[in-house]
Amino acid sequence: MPELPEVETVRQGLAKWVTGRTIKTVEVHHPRSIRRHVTGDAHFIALLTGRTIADVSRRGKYLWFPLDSGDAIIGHLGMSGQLLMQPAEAEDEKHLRIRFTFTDGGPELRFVDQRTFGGLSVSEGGAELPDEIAHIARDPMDPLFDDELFVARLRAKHTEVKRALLDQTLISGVGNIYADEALWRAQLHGARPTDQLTRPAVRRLLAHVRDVLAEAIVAGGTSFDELYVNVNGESGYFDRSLNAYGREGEPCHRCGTVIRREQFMNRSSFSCPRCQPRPRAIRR
DNA sequence: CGCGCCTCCTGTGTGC
DNA sequence: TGCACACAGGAGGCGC
Repeated sequence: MPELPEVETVRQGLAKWVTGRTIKTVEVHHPRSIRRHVTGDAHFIALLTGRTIADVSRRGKYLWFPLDSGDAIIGHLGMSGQLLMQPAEAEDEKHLRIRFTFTDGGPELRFVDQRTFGGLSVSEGGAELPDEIAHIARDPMDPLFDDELFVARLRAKHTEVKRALLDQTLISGVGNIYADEALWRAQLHGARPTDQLTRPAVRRLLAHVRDVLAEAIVAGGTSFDELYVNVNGESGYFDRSLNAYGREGEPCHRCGTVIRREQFMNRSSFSCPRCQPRPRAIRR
């Protein structure tokens, strides 16, 4: 499940492979994969054919490819998306959704996505920062991320702290896995009310978010199965370093208590019952 | 307008 | 062996 570290790994790999190359052809094999491009596949193809990719950028879990036209290709991997570089003669993947070939005849760029939660679209005039993702907050690895603004905005919310970490308009790039990992490190239960956390507690939590993301980037992202592989086709291995996520029934690496699993926001959350006690009844 | 629930999708695993 | 169903979850949309 690609979160910021996995997407950053993909970005770095793609930047080396596609920067400066000119698109020769575009094939859309599944309409759902360009559903965010509301003007349809013919327009999608027309905007991209003959264009040169200038760079590969990222904000949170979104990627975009600025083009020489001033437009940009926006990409989101969703749950199972991959952007793969493949030689033209490589057999089509079962879930190949979009193919780009280049005028230099070199490797193709393929968007492969089993569950089609991800997708590509073209943002007209969006080379600098596409309007379509302007609502996404900066991510904590961004040098312009404003720590104190984040602290203030999180404390002003009337919600639970894990929901806040997953709110991409507050802080981007954090998904279910790294939210659980950061909360474990900060010794906070995800249901703690944001408006009852102290400023220092939120700053500590942010530091843990940053640490866990940075460590995962170094490791090349997390992967639990064959669904996610980076642009070079290799799985990440940060999953060996997880302390909470997916560890139900296993001992906490800090205190030995058995890690629990709870349903939260219709998905699984993992935490240590001793290090991360549930909040008491909500006070007002 | 803030908050939180629902839905999209498909392959895998599990229980009967 | 086969069928039904739970599960994985990012993010937009919508209802309250």
